[in-house]
Amino acid sequence: MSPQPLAPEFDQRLPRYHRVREALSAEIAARRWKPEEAIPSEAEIAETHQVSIGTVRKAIDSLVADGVLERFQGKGTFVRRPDFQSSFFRFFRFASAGGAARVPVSRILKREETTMTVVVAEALGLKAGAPAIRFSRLRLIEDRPLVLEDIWLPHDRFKALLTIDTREFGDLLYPLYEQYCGVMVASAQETLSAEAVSAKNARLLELEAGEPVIVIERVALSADRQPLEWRQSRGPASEFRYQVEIR
Amino acid sequence: MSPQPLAPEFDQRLPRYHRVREALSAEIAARRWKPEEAIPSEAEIAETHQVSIGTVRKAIDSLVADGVLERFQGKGTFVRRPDFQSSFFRFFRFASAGGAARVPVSRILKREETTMTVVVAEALGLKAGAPAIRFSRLRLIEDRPLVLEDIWLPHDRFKALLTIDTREFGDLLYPLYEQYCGVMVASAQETLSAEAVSAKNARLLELEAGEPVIVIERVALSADRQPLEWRQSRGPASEFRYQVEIR
DNA sequence: TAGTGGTCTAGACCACTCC
DNA sequence: GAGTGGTCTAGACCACTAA
Repeated sequence: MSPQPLAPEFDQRLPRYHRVREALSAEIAARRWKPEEAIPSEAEIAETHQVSIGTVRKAIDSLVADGVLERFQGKGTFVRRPDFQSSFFRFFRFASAGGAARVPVSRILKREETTMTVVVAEALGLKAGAPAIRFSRLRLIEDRPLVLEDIWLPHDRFKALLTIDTREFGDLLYPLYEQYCGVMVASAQETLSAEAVSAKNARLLELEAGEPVIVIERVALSADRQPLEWRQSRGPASEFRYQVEIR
Repeated sequence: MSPQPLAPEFDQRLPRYHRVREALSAEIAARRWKPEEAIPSEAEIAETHQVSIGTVRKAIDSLVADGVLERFQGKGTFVRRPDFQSSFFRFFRFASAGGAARVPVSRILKREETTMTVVVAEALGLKAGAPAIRFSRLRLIEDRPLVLEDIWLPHDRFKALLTIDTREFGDLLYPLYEQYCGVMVASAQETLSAEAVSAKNARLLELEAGEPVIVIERVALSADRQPLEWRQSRGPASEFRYQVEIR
């Protein structure tokens, strides 16, 4: 791959490795280098930006630490495709027989055109009442309902989704966003809490009324941290387990 | 502070910065440099270990990333005292009037000498039936019960705690461990889940029976990652909120 | 002003991958 | 063997802190 354009005018007071980082970051967000692709070699980037290789390494180091890039000795440095499957499995454990982690089966229960509520609009940086697309989705493992999702999208950016039969959506939404709406989810901010399940949700999740459920509220972001999707997921607390290291 | 002893014989195949990191780590675990103290300057460490300053910086970088050390330009590099208060407040939000985060008041409900259950013993790397000290503790904010804790300690290492009146324990346990047992908690592994509250716990937490509670299981570790304490905390799910960034 | 960490350079050699 | 990232060096100069 040929060298990227000269770095835009980032704040000159910032350290060089920081400016190089911003430049690389911008290229990735602009999809000049796509996920799974190698970026130019360290030597080439150093040449392009007129800095030493050590400085380039420091810039790349920080992008690797943030999970944006991946390095492989002898092969190159690659744009990392975020794997949200792992997020799902980090939170819910399954007493699945084989033990292998499989993508849960998804069933779209409802699709509607509506307007943003105050809460959703605020999370997405939009005005309440703005046009929206809303999905209700159930995810199952071995025919057992595991997670019930309430998904909200800005209408403009995602209207292409209204043209597809929901029975052909498949089990994952983010690949659809990419394919039909040209939108790539790069990261997400999640908030965990818990509540007693409502009567309606209990029926869908096949729980007793009042049983505890975990609530995960997610805002999915693009590479340049624009909010794309708001989603609230609920699953039985008995299936939930999350580990953290505290320092 | 004078230079530390020559690095022990770490695996010679490991990179130098890694060996330096291990050596520094060992000094900290051995409490040769205590929390809040400055470690020797980078130049001095480079001299001691016969490596270049760049290599020392790389070793220190990784300890800083892991939260073991803190750097201050112009001042030095310091051993970080882990602040578990922040862990507590990371999980529970309080509708406290002022908004200021305060240490919750602690009330020891029970102290007993007993033997390790299978679950606790396994988490602490001990044998089931080994002698143990067990505390039951309630933590309150503004006289409202917030967290109920079940705390298990190996008897040998912590028997000094049996000599103090529990009414004089104060609101934090880890300083006591340090003062009376010469044991310092450096990190912790926590697992979150949720359940419907039991009748007994509901009474203590002033909840309705069956309301959802968050369960946090913690194994506290020393700097060299020896398990020190096992603890299970329960609090009302309504007060609970935890944020994660997914990439 | 002396001592600290923060940035940056220009090179060297090694380990690994791929052709 | 050519090209990649991984480690390591020995300097330089800057920014900040404290006496």
